[in-house]
This record gives sequence, C-alpha cells and structure tokens, in this order.
Amino acid sequence: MSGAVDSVFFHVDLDAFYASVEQLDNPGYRGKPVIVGAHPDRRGVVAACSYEARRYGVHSAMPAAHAYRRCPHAIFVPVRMARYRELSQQVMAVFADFTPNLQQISVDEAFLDLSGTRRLFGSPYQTAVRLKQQVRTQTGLTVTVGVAASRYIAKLASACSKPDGLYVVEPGQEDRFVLTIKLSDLWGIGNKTLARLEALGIDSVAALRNAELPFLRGHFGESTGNYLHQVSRGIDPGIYSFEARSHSVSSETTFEIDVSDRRLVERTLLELAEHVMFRLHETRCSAATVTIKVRESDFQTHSAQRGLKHKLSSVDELYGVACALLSKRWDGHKPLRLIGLGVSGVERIRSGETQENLFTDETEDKRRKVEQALLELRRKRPDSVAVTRARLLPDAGQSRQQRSRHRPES
DNA sequence: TCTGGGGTCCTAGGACCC
DNA sequence: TCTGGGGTCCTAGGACCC
Repeated sequence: MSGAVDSVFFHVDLDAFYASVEQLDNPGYRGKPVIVGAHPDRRGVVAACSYEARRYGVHSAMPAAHAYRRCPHAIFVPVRMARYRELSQQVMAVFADFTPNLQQISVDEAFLDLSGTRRLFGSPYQTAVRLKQQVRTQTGLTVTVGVAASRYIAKLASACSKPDGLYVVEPGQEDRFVLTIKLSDLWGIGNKTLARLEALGIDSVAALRNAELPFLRGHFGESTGNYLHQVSRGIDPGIYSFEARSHSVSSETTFEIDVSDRRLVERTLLELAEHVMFRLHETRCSAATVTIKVRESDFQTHSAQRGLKHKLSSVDELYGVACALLSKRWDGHKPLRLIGLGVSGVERIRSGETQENLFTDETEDKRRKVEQALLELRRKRPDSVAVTRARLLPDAGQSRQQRSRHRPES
C-alpha cells in the first residue's frame, strides 16, 4: 500500500467562509466588517465574521450583543446555511479535480490526500498554488492551504497562515514546526486543558514536550495524555479516520425568553422530535437511543438518556420517550433556557432489512408511511403550513392524554 | 459580556454478571 | 462470617471543534 510514495496531505480551509460568501453575494459588503449570526438584540452568538470585523476584536462564538458593542457599525446578517452549502459543494468539486481521496470534515474545510501525484501535478507547493487559483477563478472565494506529510500537521500549517495563505511543512520538520506553534493553537487543546496545563507550569509546546508520558496520563487520563504527548512532538494522533460508525442526530432550541410553561416546552419538544425524525427518514436511518437536554436560566445543563430495545419508528414514539425523559430532568416549574432532543446509535437501515423486521406492529408501519409522505410533501413545499400537525399550531390546547391518542393526519 | 446549534470523543460511577 | 476482581453495559457530564 504505502512505502515508496511519500505521503502528502493538504488541509484546505475556506477563509472566514460565511462572511466571505456574504461579501461575494453582496458587493456592497466588501471591505467592510460583516458579522454573520444572531441579531445583536437577541440571544445568540457570532457564527463567523469578516477579517475587517476581527480587527475590532470580534470573533466567532462571541455573544452577538458583545460583538455589537465592539463594532456597532458592522453589517449584521443571519446565517444562510443553504447558500453556504451550495458554495461548499462547488469548492469541493474543485478539490475533486485534484484527487479522489478527498475528506470533507466540515462545510468549510477538507483534507486532500495528494500522495504520489508529483509526476502528475509537480511539487506540492506548485499544486497548492494551482488549487488556490482554481478555487478563486471558479468560485470567487479564497482558501488557505496547509501541506504536510500528515493530516494533523497540515491542519496546523493552514491554521497559522490564514487568510489566503499557503504553508508547506517539509517532511522531517514536523517536530521543529510544532515548536513554533502556540500551545493554545494546537488542535484539540481548548481553554480548560490549557488552564490545567498552565497550572502544571506547562505554557509552551516545548514545555509540554518535556513532560513525561506517565505524568501526562496521570493528570489527563490515558487518552488525552497520549494525545498531548504525541502532538507536542509533531506526531499525528490519528483523529481523522474514515471509519463509518454510528453517529447521532440532534436538534435544540434556545428560547428567546426563559420558559416555564409546560405546554410550550412540550410543544417545542414535539417540533424537535419531528425535525429529528424527518432527518432520520430522509437519510434512511434509524436509531435506538434517545437523549433530551435542558438548560436552566443559570446555564446549568442536564441531560437524560434512554436506550430502547428496538429502533425508533415514529415521531409519536420519539416524542413519548422524550416527554418521559423530560420529567426526569425537569420539575415543570423551573424556567428553561434551552430544550434539546437527540438520537444516537444512528445507522442506515439495511436495504435487505424488511419492514416486518423493523416494525412488527402494523400500526407503526402505517404511521411511518404517513410520516414519509409528510416529509416528501415538505420537501416539495417547504413553507407549507397545511401539513403541520394540528398539535404544533398555536393554541392547540389539548391535554397530554388526548395528544397521545392523536394520530398523524393523512 | 451573558453565553447558538450541530456534532465527536472521553471519563467515571453504578449495575450486573461470572 | 465480611466480602475479590474483572469485564461489560448504561448513563450523565464534560471537553472540544466548526
């Protein structure tokens, strides 16, 4: 498999992606501070911002109200995820012209395995220059490319040369390269770990490298200890595997004002159940573990989870489990800031798997068909209110018992 | 300053079994 | 009686990333 050919990985990152798309689509925004995310009057944070906004100290994950104080003349725009996905696909298509070994890890970044392409494309540097040009001419966007013999180092290399950058770490230089990186810029070291490291007198990559492995394992556990030991030496800890395993699907809502009205909380939970279940149907997946999450006014967050003996088959079932879990974690009075619902252990429904196996109950089977029809209808007419369940409409003042007997309309 | 939404992975304790 | 030790599964919470 390997051996003769040196590995070459690109990590390619779209610069200030959401904000750049807004500037691309709205020429009037170019050269100005653009902040994508929540409206400053409302609860929420900055999802992305242009480099012009960063000069005022604005950064992603900052509360929108805070960003407004720092940069009141900025252009605040909401997230347009569908548009970003569209452009993301165009960019990924450009990448695919360079290699079939393409690993997209989020909407705005990807790893490209370009091992063994030297004769075809020239040096990795030349290839990266051409890649940047092609993205720019075909989409109008700029990217930063990090090049290295491993994914982890390639990712660090792109991170330290943004925006519109290109950085090549030559093979064999990895351990020297990581010494130039700030400890806080190592991927996988967040604020908490940083603070704990500093409390131990470790405030640089060099200091981290001097720490013994048993010491790190003792303080941070086996996994994180190994991780810190490896990355401080420029060794790829191997976190980006291709393995297809079960995953999770979730949806959550932060209320504009904290809510203690049980009916409103349950109605929101039902909306979340619909959303999660539709996404499962859409991808022909199923799941058997349900988790709810509540966040109280003081930001204390709790969750409750239950594994089921069978795969979930309907919104009503998911909603039923969610309500049961909710009463475990919420007394029905304390104001809630957020409610969330998720499923895990999500797997593709195998094509050979008959519906009889999956849904023994005939009613369940029927219910699922209705739900799939609803999904289709929504896909064709996304704004359609007609197909919204009666329960979701305002003033659906039914008792919970009535609700549980309620069937999806057909 | 007042903290989104969508994910992944890890840890730790308790239950349960042999 | 006075009680080991290991393994696995489940659940809750936390750290981190984009």
